[in-house]
Amino acid sequence: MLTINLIRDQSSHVIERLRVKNFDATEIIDRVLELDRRRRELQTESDAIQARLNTLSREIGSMMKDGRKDDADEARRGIGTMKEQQRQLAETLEEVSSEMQNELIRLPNLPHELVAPGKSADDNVVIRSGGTVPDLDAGAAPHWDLIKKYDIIDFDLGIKITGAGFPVYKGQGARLQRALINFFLDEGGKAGYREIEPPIVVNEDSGFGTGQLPDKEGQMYHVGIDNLYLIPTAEVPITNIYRDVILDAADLPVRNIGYTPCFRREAGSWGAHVRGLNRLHQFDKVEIVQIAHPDRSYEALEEMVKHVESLLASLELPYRIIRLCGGDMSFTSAMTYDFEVWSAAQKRWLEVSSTSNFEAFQANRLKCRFREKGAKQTTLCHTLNGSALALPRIVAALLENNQTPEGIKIPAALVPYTGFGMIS
RNA sequence: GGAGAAAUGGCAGAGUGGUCGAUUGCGGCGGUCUUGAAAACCGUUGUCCGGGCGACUGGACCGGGGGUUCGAAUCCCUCUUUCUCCGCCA
Repeated sequence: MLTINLIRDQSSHVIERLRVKNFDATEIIDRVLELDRRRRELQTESDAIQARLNTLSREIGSMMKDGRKDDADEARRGIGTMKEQQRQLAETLEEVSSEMQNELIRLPNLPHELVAPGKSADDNVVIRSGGTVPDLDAGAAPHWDLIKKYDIIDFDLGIKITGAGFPVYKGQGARLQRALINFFLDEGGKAGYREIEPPIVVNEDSGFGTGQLPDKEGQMYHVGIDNLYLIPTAEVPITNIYRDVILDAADLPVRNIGYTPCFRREAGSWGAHVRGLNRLHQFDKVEIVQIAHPDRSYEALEEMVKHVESLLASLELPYRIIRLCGGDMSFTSAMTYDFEVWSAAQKRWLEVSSTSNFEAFQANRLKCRFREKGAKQTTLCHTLNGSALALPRIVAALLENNQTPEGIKIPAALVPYTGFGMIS
């Protein structure tokens, strides 16, 4: 959520920046400004009446103490109408405020200056790439065939136990999952991230804090009986650690990392290109989250990008890093880098990480602030997060790219974690 | 799941209807003293929303929400959480 101050002070700048996201904010901002004006008027008026009531109450108090009961009764006269007036003002104020809030929530985050305008993924910018695209034989198999051949991931079993999109990992397949999770967590630890194991169901406040609620409610699994949500990403619980928190500037940046399963209903998004591991209802992901000083959040983003890149390099996967254009970015992001790995049999790029700076947009909802040493004022932090990494598509690429007649070769960096060098 | 008790500022802990945003202690910050530090002493110390160029000033907040009252941290209702006892349990 953008801050009202920003909109009040720089409305034309906001409108201009949002055009990069193909978003016409003029109408919403007009309404917000009008509601903001009314809100402040109403509050001034309501505060004044409340101040009079408070004074009267105090006076009545001292009259009672002095035993001047008649004076007190006299003073009480007319309070009823004032209270009624005050009640109505407060009610209107509440309506106007929540209406303003509702408008404010519809505005996406402003994209950073470097973000290119654009309509779709076609306008994204490839920043750099690495690794070598393997030269496979004509008969190279897609991962959905390989997992059957080696009996390491079982979709049918998942359908039996739960439903489509809930695979069962078996034997070396399960070991590979655990190896990747541990590898990613260990690398994060070396890079200075503190490991967190958060709850994987969250309450409404948390869902709202990171922006999944109210808009994307249908994308999360909801545990109705307890009104809790299965997390779509570890970002939700880990970032919500800092909800309603005031940090010291000296504590920034805060670096956290966590592994969790992630649950996504992905309602209505099934079709071509989602075979096998490409899209699941439950998958494993290691997430990195930073809370940064506003002046240094883009350094933090760079650092995260380098970290994710180093993981892909260690896994010896061909990858490319893309900076999303305005039209392809998420609602909440100010700048996003997507990481894609080449899937040799599918012959396409698969997104395995999305790493973003949300600047103060998320922090404003979360009320995540910091204070400079000695300062009285608090300032909103910047929040960032990125996948480091999401497992299924990494596994898909590893299987496809590393297939040999003898089996599937495990990259050297991972062998200490798997305990085997070949899936066969 | 059943019965009881509780929730107050960074922490501890007073406060059961009238200048209580809240006594006090610890911690934090600033100062005096000191070569420096400690101790001692003095001062200061929450968040949010308004008004004002500013000095300053109005309002809200004592777990959340609602109610009673001229007036609520204090009384009532409700929800949540914590603790104790019982039951169940990895």
